[in-house]
Amino acid sequence: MTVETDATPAPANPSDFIRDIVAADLAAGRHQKIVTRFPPEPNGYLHIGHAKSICLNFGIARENNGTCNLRFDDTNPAKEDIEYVDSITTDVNWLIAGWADHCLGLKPKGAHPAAQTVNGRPDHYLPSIQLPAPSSQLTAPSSQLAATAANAEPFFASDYFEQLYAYALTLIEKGKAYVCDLNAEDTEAYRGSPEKPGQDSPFRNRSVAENLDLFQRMRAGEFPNGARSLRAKIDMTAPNMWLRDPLLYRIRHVAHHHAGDKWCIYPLYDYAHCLSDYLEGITHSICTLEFVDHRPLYDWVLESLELPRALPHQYEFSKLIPGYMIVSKRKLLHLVTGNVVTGWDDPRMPTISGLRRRGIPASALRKFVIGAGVTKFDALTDIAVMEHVVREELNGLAVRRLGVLRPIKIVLTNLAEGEVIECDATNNPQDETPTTRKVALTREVFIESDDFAEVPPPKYFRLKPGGEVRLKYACIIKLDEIVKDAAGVITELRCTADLTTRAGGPNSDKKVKGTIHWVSASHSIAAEVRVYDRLFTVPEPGAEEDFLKVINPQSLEVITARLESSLAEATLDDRFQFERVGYFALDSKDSAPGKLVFNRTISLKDAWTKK
RNA sequence: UGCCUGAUGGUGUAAUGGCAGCACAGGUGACUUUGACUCACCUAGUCAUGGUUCGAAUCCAUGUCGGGCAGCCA
Repeated sequence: MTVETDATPAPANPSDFIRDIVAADLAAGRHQKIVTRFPPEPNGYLHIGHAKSICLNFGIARENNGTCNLRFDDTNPAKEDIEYVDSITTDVNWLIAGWADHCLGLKPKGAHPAAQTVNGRPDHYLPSIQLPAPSSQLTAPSSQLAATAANAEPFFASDYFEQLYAYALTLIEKGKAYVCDLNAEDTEAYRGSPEKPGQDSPFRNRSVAENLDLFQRMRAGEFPNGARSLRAKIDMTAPNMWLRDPLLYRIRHVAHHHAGDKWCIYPLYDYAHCLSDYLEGITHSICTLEFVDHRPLYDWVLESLELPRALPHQYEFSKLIPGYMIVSKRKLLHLVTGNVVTGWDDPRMPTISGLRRRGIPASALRKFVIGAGVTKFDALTDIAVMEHVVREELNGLAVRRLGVLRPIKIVLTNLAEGEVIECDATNNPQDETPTTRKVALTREVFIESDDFAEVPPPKYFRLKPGGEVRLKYACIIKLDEIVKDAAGVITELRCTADLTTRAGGPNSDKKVKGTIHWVSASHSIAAEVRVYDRLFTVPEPGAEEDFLKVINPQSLEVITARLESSLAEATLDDRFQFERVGYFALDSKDSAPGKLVFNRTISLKDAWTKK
């Protein structure tokens, strides 16, 4: 006993260039506490790319005893919807549950940034509620946590509209912003192109008083959509396009799903995001590579306002693009509205809700996206890596069951009609102390049609004319006769069961090359099984000129399978391995007691049919 | 002819001037009442050319190739 030291060493925390920066900032005393944020726009469901961002931001928070705020970046009411707020909240909670839920930063219900004074200067601040740290015992103060959560909600950028407006007035007063009357088309023309400098707007040099008056009237609703905008006054000749007097506010006479009908001017991302980060006390604002060009603007807004507290800083990493998947909310929306799939949570979708419904455990998704690493390299991640971690997680989690997807009938001629032989079947051989259950062997059983070949290929270990196989957990059978109907279609296989080869029997040690799965015809249930395959036929559908042309027509096959009767009691939380077939879970939407629907999460690795 | 950013086996990712390592994929074998799992072994890499250095994937120079940027989207 004393010889065995650390039997299960804790897995090392991941290391990457962003974590290096965080560690250096901490070492230099730039922050007392690390605060990150996950800031989705509620205009679609979260997908696997977001899962990477969630695991990065929450991962950094949990490794540093910090917090990660869930914030809705809801500055464009025209594209957003409360349905997405709900789905995103659900998905985030599911992904971080039991891993980083203690780092989830929320705010008191209805709270807005509060006025405060820092070093004699006015300031506004909205810190997160501090959730209790996880107990080292398994007796977590769950009631306390629940009570905290009941009075809490995610952050919303739209809760900052009043403060953002005040900051805009400050920018105008500092001569750093102006109201522009150019329409969208002219604004674009004045902006120039990457190779060609832009030109100043004719409205660029309005007086502070006129800008103030116009901006206040924009808010008051005096002007129609698009008639005017508020712009930062930076440099129309800047080589960085985002510094050519970018828009800060636009006029949109539409109600907001969270802020109601209070506003008809809405801030744009570049203006709202950095200030939202500041108001929440974010230390590290982590986003994807396409925002690198925006970073100078992020810093410009913050620095122009001369704010009293430490400023957040933006860091960028490359997004996760798994092979054979699409990660573009716009294209995913297209699949949904075009009825290519049944919804955002269709088990073929790369959405978090789709992957969940497919049966993939949150732990597997986390392991995959964390394992992919964090770099600035545009990578296409091999989907085999994800398939590997899903199998790895499920191998430990899933209980083994017998299920025959495409049945072919066997008659064991030496068993009597109505005779039932109970066999012990192992629930999970991976368990330290595996448990067993009973399965019934009867005269008529089903086996997988793939497990029989009338004309077997070389090295075929399964059932063939005159050959023997073991029915797993039962006994060895020998094929005596193939029965066909008038059309030549095989109707049944007549075999002899050698009961002496049962576990505990005198010939239990007898070896045969093949062991196959089976179910009793009388002691089994019929159930719908949905066999999924990848949604696209090419590794990089997102790079295709028309991604709809590379959709896999065989991404879903619905079949009626025969399953061992214990599966009648399956619940949504169960994960199953149908032995020799794959991993399965009940469908959360369409399955009902008595009318079960199983989704195939993933097949077992198959080294045989590959050859 | 602009600005930003990147390049390590087939794929992804480490090595922060000092033995190019890990995972997946692929291959061979062992084990097996899952052709699964597990185990062993094997295959395979620093974009190019110069330079600095005792020593370069790493630093410098030049080049090549890739990605991003001209929404009143985020």
